[in-house]
Amino acid sequence: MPDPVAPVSNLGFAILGLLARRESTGYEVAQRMRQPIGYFWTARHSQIYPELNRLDGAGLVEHEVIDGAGPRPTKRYRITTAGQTALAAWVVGDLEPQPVRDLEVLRLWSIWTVDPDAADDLIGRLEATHQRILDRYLEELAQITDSPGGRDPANPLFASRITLEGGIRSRRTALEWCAWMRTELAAAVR
Amino acid sequence: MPDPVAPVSNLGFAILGLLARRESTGYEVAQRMRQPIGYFWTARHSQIYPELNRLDGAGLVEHEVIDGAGPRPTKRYRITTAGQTALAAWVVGDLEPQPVRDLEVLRLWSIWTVDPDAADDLIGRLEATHQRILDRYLEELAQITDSPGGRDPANPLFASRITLEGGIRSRRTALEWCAWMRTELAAAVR
DNA sequence: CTCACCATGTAACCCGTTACATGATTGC
DNA sequence: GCAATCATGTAACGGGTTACATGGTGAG
Repeated sequence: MPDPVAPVSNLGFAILGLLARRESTGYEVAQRMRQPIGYFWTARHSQIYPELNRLDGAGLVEHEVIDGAGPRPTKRYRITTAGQTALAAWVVGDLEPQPVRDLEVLRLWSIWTVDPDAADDLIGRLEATHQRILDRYLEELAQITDSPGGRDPANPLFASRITLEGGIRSRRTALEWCAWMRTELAAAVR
Repeated sequence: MPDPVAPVSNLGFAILGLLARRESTGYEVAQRMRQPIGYFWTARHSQIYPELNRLDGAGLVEHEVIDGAGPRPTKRYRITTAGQTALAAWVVGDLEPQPVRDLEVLRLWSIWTVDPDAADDLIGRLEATHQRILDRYLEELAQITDSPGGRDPANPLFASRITLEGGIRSRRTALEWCAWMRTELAAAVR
């Protein structure tokens, strides 16, 4: 029987969430995780393959060997009932507040050491990257809102929709904040 | 002479930013970094002491041994001119977009696997933690806005003020998003 | 007497990125 | 022929957390 005290990492729950939506080969899991799933999580294949093996050993996923192109056997993974239970328990489990770590803000915290022109330029570049990401989110949301499942809380599209909405709101807020910072800089230069 | 190609880590720039504001012992740096500096970066002493030694070796900080209570010599660190130059160059340097990684959103992405009551409860707990952090930010901002340096872009308080403002805006947005998610859940249950 | 604080350091471990490794098939 | 895609894995390394280690001073 599988190890009952096997601790599952956050990456493990990310993968379980992915397989709960639809079964996949390890390769497909890696493809789906290259672009942020839930718009807030990424991983590479070098992390995913070992984690899939751990989840398999813990009985949270199971696999079936299928025909494939690789030199090693191709495996199709599926979440087990135990995996679904563990995932649901984690979702509603205790939240300890995670330490925030944001490189952009760390830079801004030392922005007083550069002259206002360079500061304004930096904030302009920040704005541009936020805008690009916002545009991408808006496109993705447009595709989801068309389908009816997005209104049903038991449908994965519902969760995709609300996390995407969170991303959109936070990027919009970041853009407003950038504009505000520029006026603060300009007000002082005068 | 110091190694000219020594790469400085993000932690290194966080420490330089701290020492650019005021000189400190390693212990004091660790104290100041326990609560997020710039409201978006933390570190422990076990990371800080080795990094201070690296910065010292690279000539970006210098130290003076002073009287102190520890079993080893107590050192007071100060940023050097080279350190100030390196810090300012990093602030305005290229930004590669950092991959987002948010545990809260990763959970929400799998919220469709639990029943709406548990989902509502989870979001309620999210709201509470955001609210607590927002309250703390607002208190800190109240202390800064009183002092006049906050209006001068060359004053460290200016940078503290704008990063704090960013934190406040993002927490307020998160709270609005939580409230919105609850209405979306309620709309579907009906 | 014990606890908290000052003060600096090291070691083990986890998580993530980059790079190395293998090998078949399909399109240019 | 060469690159891209499918397909799975390992190894080296960097950053971060937790825990171990040392020892003096002052407060309760």
